[in-house]
Amino acid sequence: MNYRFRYAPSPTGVLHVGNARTAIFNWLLARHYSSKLILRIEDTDKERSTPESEKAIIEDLKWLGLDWDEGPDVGGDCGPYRQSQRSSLYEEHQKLLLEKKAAYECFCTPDELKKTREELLSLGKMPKYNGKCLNLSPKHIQELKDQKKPFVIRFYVKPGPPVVVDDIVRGTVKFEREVIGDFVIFRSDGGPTYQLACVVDDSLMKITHVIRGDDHLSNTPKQILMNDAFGFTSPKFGHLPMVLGADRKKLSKRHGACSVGEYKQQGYVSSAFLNFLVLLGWSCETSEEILNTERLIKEFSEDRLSSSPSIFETNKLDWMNGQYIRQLSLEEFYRLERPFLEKDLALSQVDESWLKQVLKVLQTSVAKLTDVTDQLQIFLKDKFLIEDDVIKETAKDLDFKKVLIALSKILEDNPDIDFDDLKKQLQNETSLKGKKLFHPLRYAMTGRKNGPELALVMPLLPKNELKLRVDKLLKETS
RNA sequence: GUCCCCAUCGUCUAGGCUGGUCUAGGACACCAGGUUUUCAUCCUGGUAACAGGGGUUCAAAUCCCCUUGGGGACGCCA
Repeated sequence: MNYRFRYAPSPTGVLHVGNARTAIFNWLLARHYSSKLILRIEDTDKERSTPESEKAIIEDLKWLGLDWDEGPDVGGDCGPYRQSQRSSLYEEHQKLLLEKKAAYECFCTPDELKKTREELLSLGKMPKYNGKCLNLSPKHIQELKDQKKPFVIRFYVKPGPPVVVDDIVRGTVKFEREVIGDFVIFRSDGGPTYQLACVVDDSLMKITHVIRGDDHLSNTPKQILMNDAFGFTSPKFGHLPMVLGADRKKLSKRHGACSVGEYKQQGYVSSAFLNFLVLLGWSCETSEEILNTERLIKEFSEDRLSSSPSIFETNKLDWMNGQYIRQLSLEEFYRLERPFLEKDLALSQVDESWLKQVLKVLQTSVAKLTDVTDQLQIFLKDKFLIEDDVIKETAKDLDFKKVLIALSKILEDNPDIDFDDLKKQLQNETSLKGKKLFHPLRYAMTGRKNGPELALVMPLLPKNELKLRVDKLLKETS
């Protein structure tokens, strides 16, 4: 299929979860239909756009495993792909609109605009532009220009039948023209606004499908009107429901982590994160939930998109991340863990095969990549810590003490004893079993109440370390 | 305020368009049991929802209307 989808972020910050989902849906659609995905940088807001932000967004998109066929970093036939580099194109189109009387100069000052806005609001009407400058004579316009009065260019929304948006996810949505004010398409500094740049670019870049957030739905009639004025065919539109926080408000920093980068740092696997995000507003026909990228591309389709907003919550994400971690090969797991381990471990000083054995043990239980760095403390001599709860519980239980004393003795007599023999001897000498036997053993060995299987932990501990730990716990609880 | 969108378990959702097979299914979380002489994984089971009201119909989660609630837009932001 020769469809052309696009993802058009504005580089004014990091990649947010909701925007990431929009990007993913566009990518999935493009790949599903063997079509093209275009990345366009919407940096018409000179104040807020930064190159760093563009770089960060691209990096996050790549982390998610997305790629694109045309864009500022990969080029393409419809470039440049940054709106800041397309000024002449917008200016040409401005002239076209002015000539067709589909746009006009507006000399109203921000103060005037604010005043009429407030008046309309107090009357209970939609605060749209009142059209004051619509019928300025050419002579008057020239005079004002000669006086160097600042002006903007507005699009003229002519009276007419309602504008109908035939939306891929919402169906037919009608907008009366009366509620659409004449909107600004060029600022007083001569730069285009989003409305104009978006329409011109979507057309020039031959975009066939505009899949974007719900917050753009009410921009759509404006864009259709502009397309009509230019004589362009409007692309198909699809408006995705918002991603909300736990309080049902638009997801933001107040809700905690809301950017892709933060989840990367927290130790989520990108494929799991992508899988999870896809399920926010889309479901597979087979009702499967764990779907790798290949399956996702195969199964994804626009007609299973939901139209109601979803709340971004992490408990299922955690579970899913754990599932993905368990599916990883040991090599892959090690590769993903490296950046996290490097933070507090000099990897060059650590025996790689030992580390891999530790990872193998931990892989069966952790939910996040960062959980490993935490659990790793169990295996390291100088990071070992005894939890307060462990001390408390051991101190109040005489049987626990009994086990520890026996344990210390066994290890003293036979420092090289293996786990099976240790277990047997311990049971013989204390006549205890089950939790009474294993809990104190676990507490001494790991310093924690939770952790991996003891039989697997013991052989990976430094030599003579267990004896030291037993004695330490004994000392701290006496 | 006005316009637009949305409304199924706590959360993600199936079902809705094409009304009956829905005493509403799955997943996460939670709870209980099991496996593991410990922890986790894992397995089994359980609690839990069609926002409210009217209508259409033999029959409504499904279609229509109203109310309520939520969201978005109304910018020389995108």
